[in-house]
Amino acid sequence: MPPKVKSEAEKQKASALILDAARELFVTKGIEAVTMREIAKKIGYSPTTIYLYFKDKETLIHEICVKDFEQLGGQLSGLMQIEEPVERMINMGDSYARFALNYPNHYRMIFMTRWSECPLGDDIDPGKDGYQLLMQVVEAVYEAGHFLPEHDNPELIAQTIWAGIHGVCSLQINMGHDPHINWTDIEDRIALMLATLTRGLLKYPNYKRKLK
Amino acid sequence: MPPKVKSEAEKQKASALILDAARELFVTKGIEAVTMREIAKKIGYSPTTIYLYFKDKETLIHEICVKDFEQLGGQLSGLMQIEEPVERMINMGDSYARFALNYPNHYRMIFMTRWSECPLGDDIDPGKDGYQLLMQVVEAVYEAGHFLPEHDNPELIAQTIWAGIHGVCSLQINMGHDPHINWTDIEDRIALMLATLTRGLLKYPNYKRKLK
DNA sequence: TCGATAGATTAACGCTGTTAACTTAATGCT
DNA sequence: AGCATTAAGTTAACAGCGTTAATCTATCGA
Repeated sequence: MPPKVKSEAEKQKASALILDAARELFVTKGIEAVTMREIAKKIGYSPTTIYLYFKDKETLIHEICVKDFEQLGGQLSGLMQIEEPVERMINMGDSYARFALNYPNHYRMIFMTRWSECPLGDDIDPGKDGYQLLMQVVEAVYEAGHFLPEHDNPELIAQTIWAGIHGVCSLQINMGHDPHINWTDIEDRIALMLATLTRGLLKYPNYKRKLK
Repeated sequence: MPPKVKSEAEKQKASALILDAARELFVTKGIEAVTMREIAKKIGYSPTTIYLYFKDKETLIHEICVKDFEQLGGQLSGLMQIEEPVERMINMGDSYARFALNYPNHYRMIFMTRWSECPLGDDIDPGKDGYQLLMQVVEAVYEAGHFLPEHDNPELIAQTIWAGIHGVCSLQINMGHDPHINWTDIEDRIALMLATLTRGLLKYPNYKRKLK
């Protein structure tokens, strides 16, 4: 029962079929279940058929990453409507953390995996690039003069905020089930990190978060 | 030319030989070079000989982790002689980051890899356990009353500090070569994170680091 | 009606971690 | 001293992986 000529739309459909199967596999059964043979079995294809649509396993995974990364970007860009820059910044950190913990396997793939090449980001829609969005809001806070005067490099500030939130999330994802550590509630850890970053970076040592 | 009966010390030696070969392999050639066959070739053994000394690849790697983790612990415990608790805490964060960046492959194995079981820590000498050391110094700072009064949980504070430093280091290790991000100098990122954590957590909004 | 071709499959290669069976030299026992 | 036992190590082999090459077959254009 092999071949019938496929339209461009049908090819797209087959491609999406593979992508979704691969995504669901590692979301539900973990990254180690994502083998070419496993993906193929799931959709009733032969293992090698995947190679008609994707160069190799890495680019397949990479394409999933780009899509999910843009989903994160979409989630974050919704926050750009918050007018007060500091509140916008804090909510962005919070939203970022929520994405990481709701989709730990996605997050691990995007930010916790070493990429031999294609370092993500190249194919990302700039409007949905989470880092660019963070830069924008940090720059807004900077322009408004809310940071300590000794902090004169928005890029450095943004990277520090990113590192703080990422640290909480990645530790939770990788070691959150280690019984050797007496972990406190993850919500408390996120909240304290956000509070520490704002108090540590802003002019106002007593800044209290208003929204949410 | 096979076997001669080996004393316990000789067994230890063979075990260490395997461990060192495995460690050097992934330090120099990266984690993907660490295959049982590669390790064996390096020391002139047959691949299966390794299984006489280690149950499987995971426990072999795990044993390397424990050793290197204790090395980090030793490095950190040297700082316990600093009498002023806050300075001790800051230097501990700094020293931790230096370990992470000097031995990125070690660090990746210890803190950035998902362990199916044996979550490290079980076999660690408590005196060389980095987390315990951090807890001790955070508790000292807490007892001395240097934290903001609203922060009444030393464990939560310690985990936040850890997360902050770990975030800087793990982002650098995993994405530090991503040309898509305009990375600032890593030393600046470490310094700003330490400054932000101290200002964010301590009572004193103008605390300036003294030593080093 | 007859190639040509697109879509998919089977076979196969070299790699991996790991187990089973085998080899060989030294030891303990009688 | 001679012989079975055993410890240390090797070779062979299995199942699974990503991937490439060769093959098959139903449809399309002429």
